[in-house]
Amino acid sequence: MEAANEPTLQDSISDRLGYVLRRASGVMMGALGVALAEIGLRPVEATILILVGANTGCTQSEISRLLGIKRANMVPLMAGLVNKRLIERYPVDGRSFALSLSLEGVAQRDAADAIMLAHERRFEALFSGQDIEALRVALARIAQLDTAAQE
Amino acid sequence: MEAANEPTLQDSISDRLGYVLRRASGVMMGALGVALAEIGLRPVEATILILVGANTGCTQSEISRLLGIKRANMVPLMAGLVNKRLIERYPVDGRSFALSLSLEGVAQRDAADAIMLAHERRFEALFSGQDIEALRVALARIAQLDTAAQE
DNA sequence: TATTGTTATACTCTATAACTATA
DNA sequence: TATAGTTATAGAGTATAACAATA
Repeated sequence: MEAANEPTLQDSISDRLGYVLRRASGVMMGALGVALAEIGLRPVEATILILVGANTGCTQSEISRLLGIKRANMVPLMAGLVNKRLIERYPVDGRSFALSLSLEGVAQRDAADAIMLAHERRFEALFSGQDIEALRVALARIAQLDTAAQE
Repeated sequence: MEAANEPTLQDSISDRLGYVLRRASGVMMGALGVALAEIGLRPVEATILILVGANTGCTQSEISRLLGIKRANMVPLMAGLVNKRLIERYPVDGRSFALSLSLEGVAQRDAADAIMLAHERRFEALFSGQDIEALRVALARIAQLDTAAQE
């Protein structure tokens, strides 16, 4: 391919907040997916391991609500982690289960956490400490606007 | 439901940049989707209309590359817009088409643009002018890390 | 009556492989 | 040999409706 053969399009969209937000999210999630694939986890699975580890005895409905994932969609996710022997379930009452990490689950959680921390660091390196904090605050403020009633 | 009946989970995840980025993106895209649904467009369709309007005569492969959408996935998107008589196609050589907005396409583009602008304004209102500019710059810097080779 | 976990299902978005016809 | 448009297909992610068992 010759250089500069392609007439560059006028990019009248990438100055829009919603668009760069979506693209940035995709870039970061994509990179995290690649990094976590090395230990056989997807981002959502790593997130669940971290939350169960920090909330031993919680239920999968509680995890669902916190992550904004529908109960119905959590079923195969949790079943997969139980199947991989990373999470254990014990009945607390007749309809729900207390979740906890298995020994292997703790190890996988720690590995995932290290990968995710390194991943964050690589992106944070693009900014000053002050800027990264401002970015975090700004994004959290937008995220908290989530008005979606959970079903 | 009684208040404070639910034991609040320890949220050890929403301080992570990748996570809040993903959630913020979802919130903003969700709201945009609702707003654009009133004129029967999805965000990606509105984006394509805007880009074709700003680049009369471009091809759908060029739009694909700019938006990071695979050529194969652009086919039904563009077909839908042509079907709705919003975009017109004229052959430029034996294998590609020059795209342009129809009269109705221009009207829809203008309507979409107004909705998207109002949408941006509502989110920008959460921040100072200085902060919003910093946010835009930060997100653009992350988005530009996109190393994904287009197939 | 409301909630938990579940099944089934559908729709969107994304990804790959392969084909054709053209350049 | 590379590119434009296309088809078919598969995998995620997400949405709703409905059900049984339980609170």
